[in-house]
Amino acid sequence: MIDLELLRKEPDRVQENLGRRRRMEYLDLFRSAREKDGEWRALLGEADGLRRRRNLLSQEIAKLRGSGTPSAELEAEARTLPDRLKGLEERESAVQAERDTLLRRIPNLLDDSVPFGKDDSENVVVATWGTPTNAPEGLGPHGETLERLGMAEFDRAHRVSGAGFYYLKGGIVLLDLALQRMALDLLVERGFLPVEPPLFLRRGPYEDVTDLGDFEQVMYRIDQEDLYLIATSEHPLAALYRGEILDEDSLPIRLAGISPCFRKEIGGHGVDQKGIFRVHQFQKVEQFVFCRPEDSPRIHEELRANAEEIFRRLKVPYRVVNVCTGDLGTVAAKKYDIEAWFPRQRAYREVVSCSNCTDYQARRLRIRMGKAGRPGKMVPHTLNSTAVATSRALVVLVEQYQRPDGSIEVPEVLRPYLGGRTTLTAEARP
RNA sequence: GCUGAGGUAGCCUAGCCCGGCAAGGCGCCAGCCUUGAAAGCUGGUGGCGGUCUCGCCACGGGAGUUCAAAUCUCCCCCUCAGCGCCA
Repeated sequence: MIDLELLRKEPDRVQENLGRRRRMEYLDLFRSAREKDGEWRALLGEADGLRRRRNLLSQEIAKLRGSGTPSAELEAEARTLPDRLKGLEERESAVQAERDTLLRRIPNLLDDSVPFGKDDSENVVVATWGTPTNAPEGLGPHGETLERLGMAEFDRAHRVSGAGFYYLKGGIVLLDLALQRMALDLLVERGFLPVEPPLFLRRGPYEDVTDLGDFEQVMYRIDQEDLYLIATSEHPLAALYRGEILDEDSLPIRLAGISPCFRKEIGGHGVDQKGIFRVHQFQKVEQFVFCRPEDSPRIHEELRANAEEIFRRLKVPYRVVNVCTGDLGTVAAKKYDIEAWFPRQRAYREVVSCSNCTDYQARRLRIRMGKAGRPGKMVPHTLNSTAVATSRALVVLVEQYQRPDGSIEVPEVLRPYLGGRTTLTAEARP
């Protein structure tokens, strides 16, 4: 949620920034929210006046009664107040609710360095690493490769759970765990605290960490329960300190979430439908940080560097894009995507999303920072970034590390996690 | 799932029976004192609004009774404990 103070005090700045998203809808929201706010303040003043009168009268009555003096006249006036107040209070809270609903739909302010553009085709490449290579002759889709190696069951998974689900078996499972552990170890080395979060959140907290559209588009809900399966550990990590005041001396707080992620993602599918590139469930190690406002740009670069380091250690070529205005969601002020090179697809595809949400997410969660007892609480900034999502990363590895004989080489950096194994060969057992 | 207890400021507690301006402690911040620190003393320490030495709101949430509700009545939510079940 955007800062209401800012809306009041620097409307021109807010309007200019929202304008960069080139969507009239946002400017309309901005204008309506300002209007409603003015209306609300007028109503509040009026209601406060009546409440003040009520308090005065009731004190006076108490005093008179205490001294045995009749107070019928005052009581008569006091009796007229509740009726007058009722209508006013109803309007006041209704207008406030309308204002807040509008406010919640206004996106975060964009960082100055976000490039202008209409969609993902206009994201700006800011870095590349490694040299893209093409897939060896005859390399099939990764799903078929995994099936051939006896490391995945897609048809059976689809029968029991539906499209978008999978069984992984054998070496690829060990590779999956190795990836997660390697990423986690790197983050722990760099000061992150590993966290296994709840995999379900209640609706209330969930509404504070993401935008409403996600509830229809991506989240799974538990039938008959007020519980939603998390779409990423970012969400429970962000909600961890909901409603609390963080001691500013404890910042920055660096968390490394590890969890499965569940997503409906109703929408189009790309190439390689059979497989694990786009699925309803995957494992992810996530970076999440609470920090002082002035530190967030620096930490945003830090998170990006951590994610890049993981792909460098895997020797996977990639590029980093600065996501443009038209492709940026409502919560982030700035976002980098890391796109790994997929040899068979001969394309860079998103494997990491690294966002600075500034104070937008923390304000919705009512998280503040400061010293308990000292006035002048501030809203901390939050940032999140994939470290590694193993579904996507495994696809890259299967494509890039496949040998002519069909086996898969274990990237050097992962071998210690596989007891020194250098190669994954076809599983002999069913 | 059953039974019981509970939800008051960053934390801990009193007030609830019997309605009348939310009390105290801890922590934290500032000042005084001190060579420095601790201790001690003084003040501050929820949210909103405004014509800023003012007002309103706030005791889990909502509704009701009343001139007046933390307090009385009703509904709901959440947490904890014990029991049951359980990797």
